[in-house]
Amino acid sequence: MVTSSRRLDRTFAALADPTRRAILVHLARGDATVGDLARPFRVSRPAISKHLRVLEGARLVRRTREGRMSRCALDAAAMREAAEWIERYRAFWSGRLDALKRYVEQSPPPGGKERHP
Amino acid sequence: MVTSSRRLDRTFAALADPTRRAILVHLARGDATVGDLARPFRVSRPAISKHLRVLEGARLVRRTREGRMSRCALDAAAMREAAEWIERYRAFWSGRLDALKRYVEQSPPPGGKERHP
DNA sequence: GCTACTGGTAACCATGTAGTTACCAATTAA
DNA sequence: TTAATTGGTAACTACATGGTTACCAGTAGC
Repeated sequence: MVTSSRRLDRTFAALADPTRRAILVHLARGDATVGDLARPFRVSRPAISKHLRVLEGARLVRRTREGRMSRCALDAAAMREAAEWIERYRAFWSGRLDALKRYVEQSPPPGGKERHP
Repeated sequence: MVTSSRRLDRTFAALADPTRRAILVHLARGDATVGDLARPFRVSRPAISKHLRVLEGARLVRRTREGRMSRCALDAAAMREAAEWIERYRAFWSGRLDALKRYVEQSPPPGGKERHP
């Protein structure tokens, strides 16, 4: 598999938190400042800042400082990667077994140690 | 959004671990026992058992006891849910903004507190 | 200048998780 | 029946994470 394991780790871990998913939903409507993102939630600004750092680490969000505020925007490369990974497995139960077969054949056998996808 | 927040939490958290993703890769090739799944890795059997419990909690894997061994199989409903969630956001950057618009319109405004998707 | 505002960092706490070893339960096979 | 095999559970450790409050650094505006 081409996609890096660590990157998928970070992407899925970032998506595993409901506050972070809500932030992504918000950003899908357009860019926002940190304050904009913090307002709808009951959590403090530092908490949002931490979530944003996680989302940045997963490359799902980009932050650019503009004066005294930060503009946050979606950066979707990593999410596409995760979607592709999931899509491969959807092939399994969607009956499109040929797609899975192709993937399995270009993948190392499961006997290979510590070969984490 | 129809999909439960907790369920997505568990699904993405389950996918965030490389060992668990490797287990899913293995199971995509066919059912397996716990021993089969543990062999390729350097981790102990209890560790695999814990991973399987997480995967069961996310409803990605089903375990059925057959005699003294457990047969593990993919159960892909939750993964499809996660794929659908991601697909909504792929709509954003794939230019298919109408799909996103539809989703946003049937979704509560971001001002609504603790409305985590 | 001084003040207010936006955002980030530090230090801390509680909780969850990934891993270990040691042990137990149940089934298979000698 | 006894012994070996397969899995699961318990108890523990180490570490990451999500949250808080308190404080600091710039920038904007008076």
